[in-house]
Amino acid sequence: MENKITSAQHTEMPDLEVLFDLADLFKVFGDSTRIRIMFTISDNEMSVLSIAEALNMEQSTISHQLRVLRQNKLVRVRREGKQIYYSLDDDHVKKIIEMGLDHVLE
Amino acid sequence: MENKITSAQHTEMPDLEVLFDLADLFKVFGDSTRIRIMFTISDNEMSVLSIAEALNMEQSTISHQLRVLRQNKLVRVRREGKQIYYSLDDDHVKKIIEMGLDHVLE
DNA sequence: TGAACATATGAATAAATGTTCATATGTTAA
DNA sequence: TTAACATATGAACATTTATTCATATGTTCA
Repeated sequence: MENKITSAQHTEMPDLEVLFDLADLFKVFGDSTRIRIMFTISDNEMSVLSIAEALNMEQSTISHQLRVLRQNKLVRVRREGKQIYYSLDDDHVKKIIEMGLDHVLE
Repeated sequence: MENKITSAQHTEMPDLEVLFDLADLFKVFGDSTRIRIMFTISDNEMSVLSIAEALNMEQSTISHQLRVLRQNKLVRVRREGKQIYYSLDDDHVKKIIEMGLDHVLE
């Protein structure tokens, strides 16, 4: 933080630990099932079964992957009766996906 | 593209194929060695050996990972004599990393 | 309380992935 | 051409990871 020149293209290398965290974060985005889940719940929150049906996958598979998303604070969780509703945690997540999409689609 | 309402939170689900490509792209960012390589060459282009030395890793390891970055069009390559210099392909790549950093550091 | 439903989780398995070692390919200069 | 150097690559190995099956946990309603 000692040397912050606005116009510089100089990129300070973060601590190793941060770089590991960063890689771990991207790892979460690096699975098509999780990406599909994120798109599925990007408009409205959805229950686990609804997501599984929408993607035509096993409830267990979705649940396992939702746990990964939860652990990485990428989704919000809300219980209502028997169901548990998941939604994207913030627009931050959407932005990361959009950045990636830009690169893929260009 | 037919329905672009600025305030809408509606996110069209891309084709399955695109989602796979997207996951594959993030997979590339999801490894700490590749992340470190990208940071290392984000300021100046560097030769393979220099990168290996900077990260204190085997030349072979770096070369294998550079291939992954190359295949995904994340780096530029330039040969000069015996050495081959690598640099980040565009600012796009930096932006993706920065978005991720924001999330990790918050 | 017990039945029905929704979700989470542990164990097992198959597939993907990163690193290393040995070596091939490519380049330069004598 | 040959030696020396830089980079790339194939095979092997260990590790990680996603999915499935079976079942546990938690909630509602009769």
